[in-house]
Amino acid sequence: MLDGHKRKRRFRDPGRTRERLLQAAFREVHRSGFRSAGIDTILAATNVTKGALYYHFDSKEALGYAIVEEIIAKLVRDGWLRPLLSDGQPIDILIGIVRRIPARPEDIRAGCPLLNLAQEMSPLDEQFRKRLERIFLSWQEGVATLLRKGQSQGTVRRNLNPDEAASFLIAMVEGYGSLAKNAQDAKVWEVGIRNIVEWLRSLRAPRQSRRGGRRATNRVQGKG
Amino acid sequence: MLDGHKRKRRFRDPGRTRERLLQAAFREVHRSGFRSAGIDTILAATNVTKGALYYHFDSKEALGYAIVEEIIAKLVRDGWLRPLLSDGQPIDILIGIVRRIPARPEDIRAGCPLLNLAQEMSPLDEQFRKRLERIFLSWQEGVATLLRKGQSQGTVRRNLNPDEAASFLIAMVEGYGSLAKNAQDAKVWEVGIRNIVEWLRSLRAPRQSRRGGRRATNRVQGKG
DNA sequence: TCTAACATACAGACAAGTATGTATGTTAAT
DNA sequence: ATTAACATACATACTTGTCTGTATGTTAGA
Repeated sequence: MLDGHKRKRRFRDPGRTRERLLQAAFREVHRSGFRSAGIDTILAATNVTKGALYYHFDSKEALGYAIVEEIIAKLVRDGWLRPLLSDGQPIDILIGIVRRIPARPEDIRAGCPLLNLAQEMSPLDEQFRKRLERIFLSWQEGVATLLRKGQSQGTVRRNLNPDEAASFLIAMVEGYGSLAKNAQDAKVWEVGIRNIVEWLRSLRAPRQSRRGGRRATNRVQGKG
Repeated sequence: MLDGHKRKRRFRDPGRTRERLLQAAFREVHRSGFRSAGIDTILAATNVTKGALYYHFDSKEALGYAIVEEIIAKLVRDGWLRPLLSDGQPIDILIGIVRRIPARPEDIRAGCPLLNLAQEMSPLDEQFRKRLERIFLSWQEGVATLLRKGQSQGTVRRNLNPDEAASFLIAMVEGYGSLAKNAQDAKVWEVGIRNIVEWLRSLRAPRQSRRGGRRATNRVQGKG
């Protein structure tokens, strides 16, 4: 135990202070948006003072960029990119991921942190935009790669463009997220998930072209 | 010409002043978001003074509500609800509407005014939320009604839920709009429209169940 | 028709609060 | 003992909204 990571809960633990500031800032930004997020609110939530915050972050913008790169990027990695590498059929993996998206009332109300920041800041701040776009691209690329894998395995239709299908999926997830957020109603989200899942099923290759036989509960492409 | 509506372009024209304020406020809110929209910016854009603005609107919130009810609601009426009543096959009508959504660079950059306000204000201000929800509901209801008409005419698949399909369409439109806004790239939007149109085509009833014969350019449901 | 009385539609300075960021002092750790 | 890691007080800018004043329009009465 060479590093003093938590050997006694020291008075000064700059790494921890920084992390607590980041987490509190993320929550505040998630609730109020970046521009309306108050520095004082973050300080009150952490019992950290302004001097300490501005010691760790040069400005409010720098704090915002850190939220994107360290917290939101991690959410996408943990919620999507890593699960995308699971074992199993690509479509099943995607359905599992989509179904596991958090849907507690507070998540619905506040909306997707990534989309919220993108909506608010992308037209106003190119630095924000670039960082957010990187995350969107990694998300899309991850899904597209899995779909390509499914195509080469024969479980995903070959007549679809993996990049566009990935983008389609992301647009739907974020679109339904927005509708549910505005309705402030988790049911809107649940219905959305059902329809996204149905669409994902429609991406399966028809039975005869598959290698492993699989019972065809494949519903029609439209909607139930 | 009993009313003095425009008999000489008077110095005082309260109706026009109010309308100019509304339009300028809409543009400023569209660009900057509601909370970051500056009253002074609106005043500078219109050469109207603060006293005049607060004569016509009780508060900044009241101005925001008026933007929703008078401007954004009208955009949805003109861009969707009225066109939905056109002659022709429902799916064709929807495709036409979707294709006619403005896609100039400035529209892409700023994003959909309805979604922007909903994203920003719905979790924070119930009065905003309710007004915006009314618009979303009228939008969804209009699309659903047209789909039902198509079902009874036999041009739209009967195994779909019109309300959910309408919601699906709206989620896609707004989702792609968000992605394009974040990418600041009209191409993202164009690709989105292509995919939305393909999905809309997949809602057509199969040929044999239709009344009027129509050449079947119906592509597969997935993606090109 | 002329005018007194009043209402409407503004103008512009100012108040009050809130925001971020800085300057400087203090304490803990190496 | 030096410096990193804070604490505190304050400067500065910007926000919405109010307040008083004024010019114009409208109406009622003689």
